[in-house]
Amino acid sequence: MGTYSRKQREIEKREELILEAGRNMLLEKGYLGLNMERIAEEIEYSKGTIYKHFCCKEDLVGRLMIETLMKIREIILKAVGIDGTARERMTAIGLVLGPFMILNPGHLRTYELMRIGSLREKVSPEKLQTIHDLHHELISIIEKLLDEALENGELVLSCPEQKENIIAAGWSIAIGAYMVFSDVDDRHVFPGIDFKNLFPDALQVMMDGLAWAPLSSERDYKGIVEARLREQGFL
Amino acid sequence: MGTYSRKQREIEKREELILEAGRNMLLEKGYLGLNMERIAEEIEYSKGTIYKHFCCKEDLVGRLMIETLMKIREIILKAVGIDGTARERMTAIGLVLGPFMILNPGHLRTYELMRIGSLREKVSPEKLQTIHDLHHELISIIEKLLDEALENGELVLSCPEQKENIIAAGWSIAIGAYMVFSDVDDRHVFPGIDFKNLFPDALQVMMDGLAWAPLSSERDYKGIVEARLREQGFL
DNA sequence: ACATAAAATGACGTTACGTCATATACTTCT
DNA sequence: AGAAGTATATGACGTAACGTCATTTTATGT
Repeated sequence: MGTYSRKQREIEKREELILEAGRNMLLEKGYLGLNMERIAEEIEYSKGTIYKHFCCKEDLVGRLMIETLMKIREIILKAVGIDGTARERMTAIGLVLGPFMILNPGHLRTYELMRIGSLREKVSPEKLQTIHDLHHELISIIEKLLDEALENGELVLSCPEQKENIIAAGWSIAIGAYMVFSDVDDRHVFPGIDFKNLFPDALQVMMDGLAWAPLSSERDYKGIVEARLREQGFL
Repeated sequence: MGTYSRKQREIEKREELILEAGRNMLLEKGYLGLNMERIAEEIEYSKGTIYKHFCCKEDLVGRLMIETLMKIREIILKAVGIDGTARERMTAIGLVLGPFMILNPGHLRTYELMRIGSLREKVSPEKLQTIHDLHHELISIIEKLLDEALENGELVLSCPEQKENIIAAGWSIAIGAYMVFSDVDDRHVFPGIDFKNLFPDALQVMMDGLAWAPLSSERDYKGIVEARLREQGFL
């Protein structure tokens, strides 16, 4: 029993080694430069051993995507957990995601890559399920926040079906902002932009457009929430 | 001279054959299923001949991306060309892009794929330049529309630098909406959504959020512009 | 008709994936 | 402790696809 769990721990540790090597290689050399043989050399195990952990190259990246999603869930839950109105907490989500994406280009790359259908198809079914569940969970966090805003009248919708549209729109903005952020060409096309604020600012505009009260003209959301996040040690 | 141009035309026609085969293969089997040998078989030429046209697999996809961008430019220019206020014409862009993306899943896939840095790196320098120029051109179309709105007072900015931010935000929404649209998982997460309207609707919300007058509450932009597009034969 | 230039071909070298028979290490039982 | 049995690790191998280039084929000009 003692020895068994020692072995078990060794295997888990090795998986972490593989993931770390894969993460770095993916960040440095991109998808085409990610090489299973080289990972094996780097961690000083054999190729066969890596395939005991991951069924294929894409499965490894799939696992990295799961880590990304779990990390995002973690920081979003923190942001949503601060004191404040629903709109303030939505603002907090924008404000924590910006620095996260900038400080973790690897996560961004992984996520971007795994959106490609033909790559994701090769990920093992269990991992695909996990990815799906995590996506669902993230969406439901946002949904709860919207429900809260609807209940206390911060936000009023013309029809109930609009809710799903709003969530999808917000999701699109987040995806789009970080896709644009991670694209060399796009960064060239917008030379003067502070990408850290792209998503948070677009989010404010969207909430104003929905007449989510009070409007940003009446309340300095970014200033207030940033201060609060700092105060509560989240930034 | 006459015979030379006949040959020349034959070569161009072959390039179109390669692109068509590539397009179909990419749509059906994804990036991993795109196979240079099989393209050769399909068009009944040899592999070497294909490599006279494209330096590598990614270069071929790069060319497809250029087609996508040119097509998008074409329909955006048409939309911008209708009669109406700046906001109405911005609305038109949203309304023509929706059906375009739905009717052309191949374009969507190609674009999505070519956002991956490690793939785009392999595209030939001239094609990369073309892609860059086309991106710039698309952005400048939007910029002109914004300038117009600013000149005639439809839209008022707190500071001039905000303009670039607005364009980047709009661009992000477009990218994001179509990324979400093309993702199997995302479509599962939002079961009840009409993806055709995701971008147009988000765009309206954004313009309302910027107080781009008159607001959508005062004017049925989608209805008006859709009618006008139909009237002028663009839909 | 012949010489010369241009274009097409597919066999070949190379790389990297993923597998599996074999070798090694670890566990258990006597 | 040592043997038998089980679990784990290895890297040589089969395969697939990329991209090249010497050779062959086709076209052009005199």
